[in-house]
Amino acid sequence: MTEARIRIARTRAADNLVSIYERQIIDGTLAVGEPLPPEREIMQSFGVSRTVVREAVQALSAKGLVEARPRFRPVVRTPGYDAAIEAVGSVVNRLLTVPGGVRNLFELRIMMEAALVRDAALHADKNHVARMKQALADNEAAISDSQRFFDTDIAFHRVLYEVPDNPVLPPIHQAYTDWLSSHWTRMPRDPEHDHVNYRAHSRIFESILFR
Amino acid sequence: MTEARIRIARTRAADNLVSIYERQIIDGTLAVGEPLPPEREIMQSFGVSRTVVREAVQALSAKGLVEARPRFRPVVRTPGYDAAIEAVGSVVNRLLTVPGGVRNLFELRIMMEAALVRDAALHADKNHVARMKQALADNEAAISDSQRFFDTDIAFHRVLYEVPDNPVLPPIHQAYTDWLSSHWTRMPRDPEHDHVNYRAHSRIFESILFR
DNA sequence: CGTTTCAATTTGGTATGACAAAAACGCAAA
DNA sequence: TTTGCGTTTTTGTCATACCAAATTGAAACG
Repeated sequence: MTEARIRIARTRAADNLVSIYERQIIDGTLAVGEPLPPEREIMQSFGVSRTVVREAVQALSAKGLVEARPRFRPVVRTPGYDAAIEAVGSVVNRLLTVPGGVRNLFELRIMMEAALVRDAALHADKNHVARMKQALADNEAAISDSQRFFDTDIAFHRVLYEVPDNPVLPPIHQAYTDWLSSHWTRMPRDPEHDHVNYRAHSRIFESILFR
Repeated sequence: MTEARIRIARTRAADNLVSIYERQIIDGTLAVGEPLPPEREIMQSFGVSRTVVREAVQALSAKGLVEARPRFRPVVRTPGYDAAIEAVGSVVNRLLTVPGGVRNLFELRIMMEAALVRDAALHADKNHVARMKQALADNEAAISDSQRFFDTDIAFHRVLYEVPDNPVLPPIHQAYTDWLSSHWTRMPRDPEHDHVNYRAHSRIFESILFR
């Protein structure tokens, strides 16, 4: 970010292929779910070596535009915000291992969800309120069932992220749960704790309903 | 994401190299800023072909562990939150081109900054207030100087992201400005507009100061 | 003695060809 | 139609070679 503008990236052959296939995927020439052409076919149609083709495919994979399982043909994938989240997965997971890493991300989440609650209090419509009510009921019914409580807990929060009708938010919620869930396991997991959480959810719902 | 090891990814040779160098970078065997060994050296010390070495280096680069400029040796890099932001850059930039993409991200930013203002109102200390005051003064002085107003505008907002003392936030601010700046140019750029923005900043500062 | 210049050497980027193993495919049998 | 098997593709990896750019080190210069 800081230096960055100095990079006079001289022609990297693979980048051409990457940008070409980027365009083809975006404008739909390559349908989602379809595999890319075989490597040898690509190298003939573009007049490059297989080395370059493989490099380009790997780059597309890293960008989340195609999904490349080990021995299979790369498959074109929907470029959504979830793909972006996945692209940072490895970096974030590493950062979560450093001291305070989990806390930092958790605090960010708390701050954001507080903002979401305020937004919901102002803009939530009947439909959202109904779904939140349902999610809350499910959550209450799941108290003392550890796994179900966990799931309904997530579901309740998800509704919060859907209220502003901004397609960026649900993937963020997904990312939070993915990244933090493996670190939640060391939290107390008893019915008492479930009760506390449920009451917190309940208060959130009420404050949205009456404000 | 730890995307389900259900797929028994049959040994991909490059993955070994990647994990080995990952460890070496994390535990400091490879110091930050130092270049990786030459490709031919790596292939000899691990007994693999150069193809595999290059693939591994590209993977490390995609993970943000090394920075690989075209004709230069890959340089070991500190894996920070900014690396994560950079990893998603291309995907996000593509998403910003779809209808409403810029608006979605902009709304997210507004929501988050509103939350930051509330947080600052509660927790900002003398130091933060002083820096914010300074940034505000700079901003005022830059009115009608298009470029400088733009810069001081960003600087003012940056202080907001630094108040909670959460290392995740500044990179997010950086990401917002990187991603959205190219789309701001079509906004009105006259002194009148600067005045409006400055007054908004001023009100933000006051609400933090007196609440 | 420090600086600049320039040629030789390294090193990364790409091309080519080859081969084993796994996947995709087609065809025959149940 | 489904199942099973053999053939053909296709990917993963290796080895080698060549070019151009970067690095290095020595020579020339002030």
